[in-house]
Amino acid sequence: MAKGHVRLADVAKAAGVSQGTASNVFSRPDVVREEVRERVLNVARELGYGGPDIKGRLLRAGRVNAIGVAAVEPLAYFFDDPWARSLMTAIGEVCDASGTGIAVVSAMNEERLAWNINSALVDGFILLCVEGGERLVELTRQRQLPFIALALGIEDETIPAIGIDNVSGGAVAARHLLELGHRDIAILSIGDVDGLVGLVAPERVDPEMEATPRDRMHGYWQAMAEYGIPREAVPIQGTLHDRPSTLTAMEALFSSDNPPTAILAMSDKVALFAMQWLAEQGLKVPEDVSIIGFDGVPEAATSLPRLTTVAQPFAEIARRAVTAILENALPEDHEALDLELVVRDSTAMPRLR
Amino acid sequence: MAKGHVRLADVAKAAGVSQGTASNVFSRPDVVREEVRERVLNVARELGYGGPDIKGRLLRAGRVNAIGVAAVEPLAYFFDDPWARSLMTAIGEVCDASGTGIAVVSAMNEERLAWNINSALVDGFILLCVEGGERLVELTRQRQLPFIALALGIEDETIPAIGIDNVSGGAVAARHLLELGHRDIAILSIGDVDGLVGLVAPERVDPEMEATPRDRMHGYWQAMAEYGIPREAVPIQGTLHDRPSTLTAMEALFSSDNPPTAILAMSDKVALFAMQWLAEQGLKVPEDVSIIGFDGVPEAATSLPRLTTVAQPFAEIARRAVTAILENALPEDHEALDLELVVRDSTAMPRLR
DNA sequence: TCCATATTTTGAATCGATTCAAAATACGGT
DNA sequence: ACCGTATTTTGAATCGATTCAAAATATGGA
Repeated sequence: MAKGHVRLADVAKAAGVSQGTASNVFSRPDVVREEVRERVLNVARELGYGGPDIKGRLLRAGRVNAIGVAAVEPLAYFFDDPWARSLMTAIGEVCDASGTGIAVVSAMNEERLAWNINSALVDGFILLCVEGGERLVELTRQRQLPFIALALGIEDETIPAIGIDNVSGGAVAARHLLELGHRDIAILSIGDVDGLVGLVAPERVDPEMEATPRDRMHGYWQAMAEYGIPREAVPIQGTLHDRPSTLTAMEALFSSDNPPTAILAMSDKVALFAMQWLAEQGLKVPEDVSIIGFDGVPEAATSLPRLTTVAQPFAEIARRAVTAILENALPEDHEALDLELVVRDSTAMPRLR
Repeated sequence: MAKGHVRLADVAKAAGVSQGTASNVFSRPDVVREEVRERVLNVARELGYGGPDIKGRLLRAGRVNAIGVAAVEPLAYFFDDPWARSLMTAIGEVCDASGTGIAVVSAMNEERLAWNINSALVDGFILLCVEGGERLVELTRQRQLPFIALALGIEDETIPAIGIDNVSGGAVAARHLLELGHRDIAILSIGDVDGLVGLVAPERVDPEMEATPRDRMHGYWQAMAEYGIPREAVPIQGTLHDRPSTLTAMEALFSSDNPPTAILAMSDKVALFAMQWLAEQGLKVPEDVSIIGFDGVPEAATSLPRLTTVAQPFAEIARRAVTAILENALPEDHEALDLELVVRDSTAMPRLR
């Protein structure tokens, strides 16, 4: 069998029509006379022509009908990380509806990432800026395609972004615990800076923490202040947003003289790890310890007990991001979307001592 | 600001060099004299040229450096379903290593799917044939690109595919339970055929079931036979591979006079749902009921208790699939890869009655 | 200085389609 | 039979780069 090297031009010649007509047979069949259409189609079949090559069409159209989702993470991140998956699922739903494709682009190292971003065949990018966001934005800018940043960790109004109101989200979470009567509350923070592991002093938060955890922290503190609790009274344990550092943090928290009755976790992922640790220690949630997460990933709804959390409006974020890209209508300002408290089974009144 | 409509040709003209030289400046900088290179680069910067447009390059090169992963499912499936995610993670790892991109292509309805497959900018496809596999293969064939089918439900040697040895995998699972001493074993089957929900008679398995569950079933039976247990003695409850039908199946199983002491689940997903149901009923795993899954998804390693399962060699499957596509070296035969029994905490000896 | 060789640069062809103004053909009415 | 309008078809230009043989230029040795 010969190589599949039949071009539209070949078909046109063999069928004795012009290339223009042959093109119409495939892309605008209604415009060509039935008899001719049939003939061309037959010739195409005989020649083994598989329809117009997408690459040629694309070059002409200049549009790919796909959006790229990029992160400074390995590709597996998109299918592994609960937050990323929640977002991808939501993005998938919007794209399904509009017939848009999704390309995931990623890389651990800079060089690869630059190349991947430059060679991705997409009409625009959604950037997951959890880590190395600044660099990611810079790289994407060069590509000169519409892009929109999610979870942007820096404050730069020139970057089109969709954000969430982490401050009031944090406040809502903390207020929930406080209303239940908790006063001994500990915080599990998240970040990728080595220095912020272990016990973190409050004065280090502003200078050292990235925007997302910092804002959540301020939300927590704000609610605490409403109840007259000074920030120094609330221990902060820094995690690297992974299992080992979370377990270490939990150990530190519960080996103290005055272990907390409730935990504010800055992500569901960390909260879920913490719950596993508690279960292993024989501590019951929520009877012994209450815990509230952040993000609202689906795992939080099926854990045992089901995790109370502050949910991001993933669907709305995805909808805005995708339409912004597809219609090239990037938001001018950084509007922050609201989060929603989802009360489930991991929080309750503290046990009487 | 003018639209970013600067072409390589514009830069070339403005810099006073030929288009060929301008092209070399970007794609083979070593071949052009430094002085000239600088000049061209400067002009490019002034004009706001963002480097060679990938679409033009692609048209010439004929290669996209990306593979498509397709399924007859909504896009969200890739980020939701445990099995799909395990595979995607593994595929991601292989692609990361080779600098290949991934495009996920999917659609619920035929028409959309056909269009999506035809317009995906990829060098080849990996097909997740869990559902509607036959149609998916047919559609992909027309695209005339290399493709390889995974989890193919039909026996057709002309379709390049990578399979796993479901029969011996099933036998390994069943043998594990039998060796522990279980004799009252029930099967939770999977499928997307409405008719195979609820209690399924053994004689309906061969004519009605798809290849994957059918093979697993035969594996189960084979091991049963070794222990002198006739297939009629093993109740089969059909599920639709989702939560509701699994819960229904469990209810049916445990409302009988002689509830099973162990369960063979045809997927980890179903096994995990079943475990949730058992927990809700106050039945302890593995003390009251043992359960073994199938697939080896990561969730199975972090559930409580951790799920014993028969694991697919995801990494090996991904490696073979990706290299087959990239090197256009599609396998000639349907070699079936071996599965591995992973004993964890969800299986134990049956309680003495 | 001249020639042979090495290094750069050029220009046109190519990749595979789509598009659109203009030309050709068909159709209907008188 | 003829004309005006409607429908089809044509052919060349275009999308934005890469490629490569040939031409131009530089370098070095005698």
